[in-house]
Amino acid sequence: MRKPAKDKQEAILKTALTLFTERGFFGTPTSLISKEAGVATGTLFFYFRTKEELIDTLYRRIKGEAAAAMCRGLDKEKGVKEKLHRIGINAVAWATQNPEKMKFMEQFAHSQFVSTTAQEEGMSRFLFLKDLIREGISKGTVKDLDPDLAVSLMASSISGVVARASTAITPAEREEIIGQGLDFVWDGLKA
Amino acid sequence: MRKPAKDKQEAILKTALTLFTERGFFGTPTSLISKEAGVATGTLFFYFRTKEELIDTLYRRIKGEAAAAMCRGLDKEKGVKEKLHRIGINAVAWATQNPEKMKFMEQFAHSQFVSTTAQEEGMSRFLFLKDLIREGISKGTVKDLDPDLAVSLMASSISGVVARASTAITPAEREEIIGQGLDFVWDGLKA
DNA sequence: CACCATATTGACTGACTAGTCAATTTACAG
DNA sequence: CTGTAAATTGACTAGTCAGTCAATATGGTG
Repeated sequence: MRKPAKDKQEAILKTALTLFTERGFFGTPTSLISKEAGVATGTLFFYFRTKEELIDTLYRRIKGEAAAAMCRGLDKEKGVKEKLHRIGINAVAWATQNPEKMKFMEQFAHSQFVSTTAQEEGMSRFLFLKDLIREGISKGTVKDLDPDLAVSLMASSISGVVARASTAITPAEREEIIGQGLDFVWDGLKA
Repeated sequence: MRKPAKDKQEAILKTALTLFTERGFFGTPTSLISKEAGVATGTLFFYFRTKEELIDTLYRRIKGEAAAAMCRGLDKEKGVKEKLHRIGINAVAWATQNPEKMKFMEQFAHSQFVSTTAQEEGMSRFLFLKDLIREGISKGTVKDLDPDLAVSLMASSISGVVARASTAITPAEREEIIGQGLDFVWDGLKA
C-alpha cells in the first residue's frame, strides 16, 4: 500500500486549477474539487483551512512559476533590448504552453478571491522588470517614460498577444503573430 | 402614490453593477441586489427572468456605452493617426470617468457568466477599429501587422494605461501617464 | 509487535440562495 | 367610479455549499 503523503495535496491543487479556470471561484464547489481529485471532502480541508487558502496557494505558486519562466536564459543576453525581447519570448512561450495557468492568472489577478497579501507577493516577483526598464532609460535605449507604466504596458500587451495568438490556426501563423506583437512592444518602448 | 414603471428596473441595474464589481457574480446574492435597490425579490425576477439575464443586460449596455464613447468626435479627425489618437483619448477618458463600468467590463469580458451571444454582440461593436487599422495599413501610415492583433494590442494597452493612471496622485501626473501610454501605442503601430 | 502522530474518510450541520407564486397594489382607459 | 393589465410584494421551497468532527486507517519508529 502506498502513501507518499503529499500526493493528494497535489491532486487537489491540480484539479482546483482546472475547475477554477473553467467555472470560476464561486462556481466551483469544494465538494466537486475533492470528488474530481479523488479524495474525501475532509482531506481538502486538512490541507487547506478554507477555500480561500486553496486559491491563495494556487495563485502564489503559479505567479512564481511564471516569473521564473520569464527569467530563463536572461543572463545570456547582453543589452536591455535583448533582455526585454527574451522576457517577451519567454512570457509568450510560457503562456501558450500553460494556457490553463495563464487563464487562471488573468481571471484572478484582480479578483476579490485572492488575498491582497498574495497579490502583493505576486507583484513583487516582477520588480526586476521595472529595474530593467530603468536601466534602459538611463542608457538611452528606452524612451523616458514612467517605469510603472512601462511594466503595466508590457504585461497587458503580452496578454493581448497571447489572446490573439491563441486563435491562430497554423504554428507558422502563431509565430508571425508573436513576432509582430513583440515588435509592437519594443517599438513602443524604444527611445 | 407610486413612481413610474421602469424606475425600479434602473435601480436594479445600477445596484447590480456596483455589487457585481465589488463582489463578483456568484458572490452577489439576488436577495442583496433587490435589498440594496430597495425592491422586493420578486420585482427583480419580474424584469429579469434569471440572474444571468440580468448580467447579460448589464454587459450589453455597458459595452454599447463604451463603444459609443470611443467614437465621440471621430468624424472631426482627418488622418488615421489622428483618429486612432482620438479613440485612445476617448477610451481612457471614458474608463477613468466610469471606473465601475470599466472594472465590470474587465472582470466579465471573458467570464462564464456572460452568454456567448452577448460577448459576440459586444465584440462586433468594435469592428470599426479593425477597419481603421486596415485603412492605416493600406495608406502606409500603420505597420503591416495582423489587424486582429492590432485591435487586441490597442485594447490591452489601453487597459494597461488605465490601470497605471488610476494609481496616479495628481491630475497632472495622470495626464502625463496617459500621454506616454498613447505614444507607446502609436509608436508600436506606426509604419 | 505496539505505539502514536499524521493522514483520510464521509455523514452531517447550519447557513444561504435562485427562483416561485398567490395575493395585493397601482395606473389608467372608458 | 369600475374593470383590468401591469407592477410589486415577501413568505416560501427545494436545493446547495463551506466547513466540522468523530471514527478509522496508515506508516514509521523503537
